[in-house]
Amino acid sequence: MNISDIKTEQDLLDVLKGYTTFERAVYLTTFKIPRGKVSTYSRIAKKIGHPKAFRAVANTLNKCPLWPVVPCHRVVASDGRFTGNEKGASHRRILIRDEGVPIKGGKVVLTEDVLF
DNA sequence: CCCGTGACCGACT
DNA sequence: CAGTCGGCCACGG
Repeated sequence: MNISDIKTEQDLLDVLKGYTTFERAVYLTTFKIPRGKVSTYSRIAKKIGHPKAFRAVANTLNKCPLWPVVPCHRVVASDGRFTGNEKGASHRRILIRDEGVPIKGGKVVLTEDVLF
């Protein structure tokens, strides 16, 4: 199955076979983030039942082998910053802005209505 | 099994 | 407000 054919969560799970349960949980949760919204490494960690594994979540999203099926660009730091190297960060910032998420001072304005 | 590696986080100075 | 610092943890070598 091609990555571009992934439509449902089940499709994603099939493609994710062979991955770690932790990685599957991270990608599956990220997959659910709707356009126009964002989440943070910390929030994802809580959602998958590993509230203190936010750092490991970042490592996993950094790989992001299934982009753009899995919208890894919608996950930012807890203060709204786009982390990582300048190139990737600025790229994600463009995408997020195009999706209609408010950005101020180069950071996402993290309000309840924009957080997933 | 130990160790280095981060797209981290929150507290503290 | 800008740095620093200690704690955190899955993963691969």
